Amino acid sequence: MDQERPVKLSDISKALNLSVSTVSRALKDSHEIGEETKKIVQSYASKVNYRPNLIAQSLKEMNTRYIAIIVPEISNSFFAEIVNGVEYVANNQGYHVVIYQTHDSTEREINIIRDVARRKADGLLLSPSTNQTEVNEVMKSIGAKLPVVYFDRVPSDNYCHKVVCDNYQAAFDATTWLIKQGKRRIAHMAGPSGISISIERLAGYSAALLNAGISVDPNLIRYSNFLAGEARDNLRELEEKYQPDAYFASSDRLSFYCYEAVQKLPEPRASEVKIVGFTNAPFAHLLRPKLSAIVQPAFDMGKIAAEMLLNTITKKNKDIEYGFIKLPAVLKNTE
Amino acid sequence: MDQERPVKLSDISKALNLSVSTVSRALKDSHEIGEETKKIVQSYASKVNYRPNLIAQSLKEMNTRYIAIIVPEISNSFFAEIVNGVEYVANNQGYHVVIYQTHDSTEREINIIRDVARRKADGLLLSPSTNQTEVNEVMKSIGAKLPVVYFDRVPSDNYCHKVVCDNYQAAFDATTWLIKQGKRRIAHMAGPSGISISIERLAGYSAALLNAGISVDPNLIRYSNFLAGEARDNLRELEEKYQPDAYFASSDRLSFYCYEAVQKLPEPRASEVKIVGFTNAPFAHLLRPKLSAIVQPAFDMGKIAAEMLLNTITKKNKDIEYGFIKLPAVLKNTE
DNA sequence: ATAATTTACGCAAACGATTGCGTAATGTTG
DNA sequence: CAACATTACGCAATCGTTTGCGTAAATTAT
Repeated sequence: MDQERPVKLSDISKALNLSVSTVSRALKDSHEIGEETKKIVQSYASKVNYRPNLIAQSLKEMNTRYIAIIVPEISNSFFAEIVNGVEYVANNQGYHVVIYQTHDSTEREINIIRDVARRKADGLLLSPSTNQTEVNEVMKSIGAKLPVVYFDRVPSDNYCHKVVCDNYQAAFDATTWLIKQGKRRIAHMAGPSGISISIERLAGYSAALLNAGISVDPNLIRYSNFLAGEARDNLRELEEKYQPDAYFASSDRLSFYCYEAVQKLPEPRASEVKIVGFTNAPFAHLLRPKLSAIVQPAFDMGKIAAEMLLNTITKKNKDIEYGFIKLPAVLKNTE
Repeated sequence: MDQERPVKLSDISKALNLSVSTVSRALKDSHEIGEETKKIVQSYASKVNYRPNLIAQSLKEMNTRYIAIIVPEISNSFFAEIVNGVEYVANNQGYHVVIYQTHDSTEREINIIRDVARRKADGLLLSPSTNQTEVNEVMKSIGAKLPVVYFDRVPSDNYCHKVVCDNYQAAFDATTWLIKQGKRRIAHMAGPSGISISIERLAGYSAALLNAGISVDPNLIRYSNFLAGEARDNLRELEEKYQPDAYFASSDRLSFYCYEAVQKLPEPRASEVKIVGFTNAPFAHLLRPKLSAIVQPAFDMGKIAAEMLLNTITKKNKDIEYGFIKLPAVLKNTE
């Protein structure tokens, strides 16, 4: 029914016998236009529901007033909270936020980054699924000056903006807590090797063990990608061969896979094996027996990352001062 | 360092002493351009990392090749799965998907819908937080032909596309199951009154009670918005005054609030009170005692909604045939 | 009264890509 | 060899806005 095409400036200008430029200026309340004319134009525009075409505006202005955030998985509460923090800051500064997810697929990630660049987002917040050299290549190849702030998983070099939590310290604290619970054979379910968070968390775990005089057993360290199969295989093998008395899980998903596996064990092991894992899931505290949680300040991470990004967007001419923010995580559900 | 502005067609045309139109056609392998010239242009373009400006392309072509999906909350697994289904279909057809969340705020929702329209998304998938008449007004006022498919929460009229699950039947089954467990004082934690899912689920709940010869007690029916406070107040009052022996929760959040409240009760009530709730959370089955779950076919809902949307986008000239798809939900974790 | 300034508007270029049309240089046909 | 078709490219308009500049009329200053 309403096949009416959107009304544009020239429609208004024709209807009112004015030039397009006058209409444009009148709508933005320019002082160059007479009060009388402004009233007429503005009231007519609102009568016919005029909405400026942002595509045309963006082309002219060379900016789009939105930023993109790319996360591995939106359903992951950690990333969802980060997005919330980003939205909080960006919306306050008049920017929209569009969300993309990669499902930890390199192909999708590259595809999305390219798209974001070609659609001229004003900036990008990125937690790369992909290994860092590949991301670097992509970022070079997009052939555009796209401001980027990395968060959570970040490149190792210092010529970029990044926001992380103190993964080393969090892993150290978590492992130390398990040791204090009397655990000795602590398995580490790690994420993909090679990305920053895996490396730092492994380091914290190892340091805590050594600090307590426990040697690091490579058999108890398992890397898993983000597919359920690999993690479950690792868990089964650990249980069959090594029977750890505790698990330290490096991500949301791994925490729950661990929990699931332990829950299925015969008693008394099921209630003796302790698990501590990185998770921001809001209902983790409902689990019995407890899942101890390393909770990251995700909302704040999002806020800070967005602030850094918007800063570099607005003062684009100024010389770039790369920021590197590290926030503390806290250990919860330790009864 | 890399302050290089993006290379455009005219840069290539100057460098190669060709016209812009020739370069444009060469890059899309037009038969009007000589093989020799095409090779030169294409290799030069890839050498200098030419990427077409999608803003300019969109302005010319009058489409953007992306669709938007607006959900209340991305961290809600139900919506996250829907998004996944949408992405699956859309990406296969060459469309990008951008995700927005409203946090159940009418203001944000309207703001986002307006933005989506002005940025000329090719289509919109919408699960409105807002009451339906308000959404209608907004949709009228955007002054554009924006194809829309509603899902989950849908308008009641028949002149729109919608995809839902069979809320009535699911609520009926869930309530009936609780009755078969011997429960009689079944409280219903409902979402905001007035939206489609609340109405249908309440109807299914009531029908099941009546069907079993149990009268519907209005005191046991509580509407909550999406803020934790309201739900918790309702739960406290229910527990103080009426001590229900079961809860039927109408959404993901409400399910977990119920669970949390029941878990805190003194034994034996804590393990006697049964809860069944709508949730697609992948870890719901880990809870002990069990949280019985009404699981919606979210991924399929997303796929179908995306297919409907892309259909109406591509065959936009054809006369519109409004679709209304209803999928079954299943009851799980009933041991 | 004349010059200088201000007011209020219109013209046209620009953002970067696409495409209908025109045309010179070739190639084909009778 | 003349008439015609084809090939291979360039010109310029277009998508919807914005904005620098130009200018007539109205106002102010000298």
